[in-house]
Amino acid sequence: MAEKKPSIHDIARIAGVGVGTVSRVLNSQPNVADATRERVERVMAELDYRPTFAARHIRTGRSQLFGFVTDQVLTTPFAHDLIRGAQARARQADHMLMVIDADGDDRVREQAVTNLLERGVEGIVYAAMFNHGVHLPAALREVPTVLVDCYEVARDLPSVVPDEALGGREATERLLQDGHVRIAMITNDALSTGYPAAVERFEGYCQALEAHGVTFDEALVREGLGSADSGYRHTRDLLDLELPPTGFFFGTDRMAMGAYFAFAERGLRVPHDVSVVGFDDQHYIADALRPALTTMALPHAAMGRWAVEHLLTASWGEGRPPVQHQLVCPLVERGSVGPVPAEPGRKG
Amino acid sequence: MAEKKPSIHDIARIAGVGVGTVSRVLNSQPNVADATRERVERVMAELDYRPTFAARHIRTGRSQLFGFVTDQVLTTPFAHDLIRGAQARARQADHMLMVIDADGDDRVREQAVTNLLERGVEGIVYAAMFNHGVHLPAALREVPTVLVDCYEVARDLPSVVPDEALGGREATERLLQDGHVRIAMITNDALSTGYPAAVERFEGYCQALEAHGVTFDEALVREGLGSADSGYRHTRDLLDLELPPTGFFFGTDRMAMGAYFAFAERGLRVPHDVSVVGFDDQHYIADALRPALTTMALPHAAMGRWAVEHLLTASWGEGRPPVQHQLVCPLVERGSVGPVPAEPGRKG
DNA sequence: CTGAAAGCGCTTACAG
DNA sequence: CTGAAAGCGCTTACAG
Repeated sequence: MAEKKPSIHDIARIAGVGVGTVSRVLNSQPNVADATRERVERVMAELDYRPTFAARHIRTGRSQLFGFVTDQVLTTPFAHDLIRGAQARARQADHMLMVIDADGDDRVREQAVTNLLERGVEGIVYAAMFNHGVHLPAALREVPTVLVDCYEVARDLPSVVPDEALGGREATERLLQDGHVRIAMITNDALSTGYPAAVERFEGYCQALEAHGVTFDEALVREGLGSADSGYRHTRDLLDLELPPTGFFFGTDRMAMGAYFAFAERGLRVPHDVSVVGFDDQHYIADALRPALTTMALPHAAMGRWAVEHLLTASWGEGRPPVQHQLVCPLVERGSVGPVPAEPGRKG
Repeated sequence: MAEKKPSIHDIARIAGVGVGTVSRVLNSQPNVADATRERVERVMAELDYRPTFAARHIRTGRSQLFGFVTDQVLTTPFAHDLIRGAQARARQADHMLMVIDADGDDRVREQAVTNLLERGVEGIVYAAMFNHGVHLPAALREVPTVLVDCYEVARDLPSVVPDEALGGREATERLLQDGHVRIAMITNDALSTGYPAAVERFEGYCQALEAHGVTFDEALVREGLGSADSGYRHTRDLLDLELPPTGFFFGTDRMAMGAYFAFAERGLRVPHDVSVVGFDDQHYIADALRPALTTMALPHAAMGRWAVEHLLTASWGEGRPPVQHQLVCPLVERGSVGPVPAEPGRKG
């Protein structure tokens, strides 16, 4: 352990060849006699030789490194899926990921980008934890960058986000499909925020109603805050309506969870008396609820994969405007949707 | 963007100094005349110069890089806290983190370690997602390594884990403190697994009872599986006892969540009729439950921080056996524990 | 098929 | 305080 690491020169000397030859076998290049190759490989194995990547980097100018910067990660438990997807794709291309959690601190973020650039990253994926517009540091433009679950307000960088509207539409259609007509929608944030995750899921809801000839009823729409408590309160409120909804579409699984408690209080059973669809597919919640929650999955791993794929394959010169990609949110069918009850909204 | 990056030579030439001088200002070394320093800095700013870290690495032999390898991350949403804690400490020492998710695949894990070693990492933190014994690849010994939330079976590597026994004890004491005597314990896994997270939390429970002179009652102990469903079933079962428990200590928050549904079915209110303490402090669950769940927090961020601290400061020569450190699990008081009811276990 | 040499972008003694 | 030179561990033409 105290010995100095062997270098390519040590290998060359011991194997009785030039360093160029050692380099060639290291990179599995042709034009090396089998006997020579074997001899060199034997010496490398004996000395437990390991190439120093930094030296290659400096010569070839390729770091085979991507930066992965996340912001406000704390608010969601999805960071991991994102990293997993991105990393899986990067590994296929022999690249590694340098992960930095900027954690909402602008200073840290700037510093992170600087560090990444000094390390020679060949691209950066910048991931937010919910779909909204961001304004990125200028330094980021020095290297190919793609945004995940967010987009640069100027739309001058490529991005990949969930297709929120389609998700909202399919969630609503799942309810319509089982005969529900009085369907409440509780958004995951105020519509005035302009966040796609709030606004577009709501738009999808409206589209579904319209496509199925169901009249939009303002009384059934609530602007929630995403939290369980918010879901609980709005649900109580909605159940107090003269004609309460039979179907509930929540902008987050957490709100759906809160709703379960409101239903329990009223003696309402899911899905016998009321049906519910969530959004996010947070396993720990959706699987744990009784009955388990039918919900729309956010394609985090797929977004991470797409981002690295784009870094790897897109042409980064000037040209057409950067692509703003959308990925579908799959419906995850569990047990919280059933046929509309005969006597809607009352105990069955 | 097409131009070649300026190097230290370009700066030197333009500023009319030697490269050594440029290097000195780059590293804020003394022995540079103020005027010279300023001139060099001006040129660097003009050319938008950024040092190439790999060159420094190769010269100094220091990568200022730590590897962060995780295993089986999928099973928990805590990966992020771990990374955050580790990264915060690393940043203070001007180190970066290369994160690899081995995701339970041994091949990926070996490859990851090899890659990390070629990148010249100065240390590796290997994090598991629950406290258990692991058997690590030999290559890991080539560089300082510390284990987080797990330990090498041979105990030949330093590790940091939660103090499970103390956590189990304090959880139980919280219940005792409010007068509960019939306290159920539902472990988060079979005791035969030998997992500290299961075995030691249970031991803590026993210690607390004994310390308070409460007789251990086998009928109140169940070996759970960690899932919400498991919590639900065991709770129903326990409620069917002749003399049901008034206090419940669950080895996971998920099981506590399942229990809430069992309580609701029986018309039992938390904490009026029954009190419960969980383990893990999974915010998405603990905060969302009604009432919010009192639970023991796993010190993930602190473990990540400790691991990097140890990498940075421990002496890694031979010598005494590697430290096996334990960190306390803080009690997070929310609203699920109350005084023991007058008529125990019945509707109040 | 192979070796000697140059060079990537830095840092570090060594003189002055 | 400063510059010229050597060298870290590789890769890449260039000869042979």
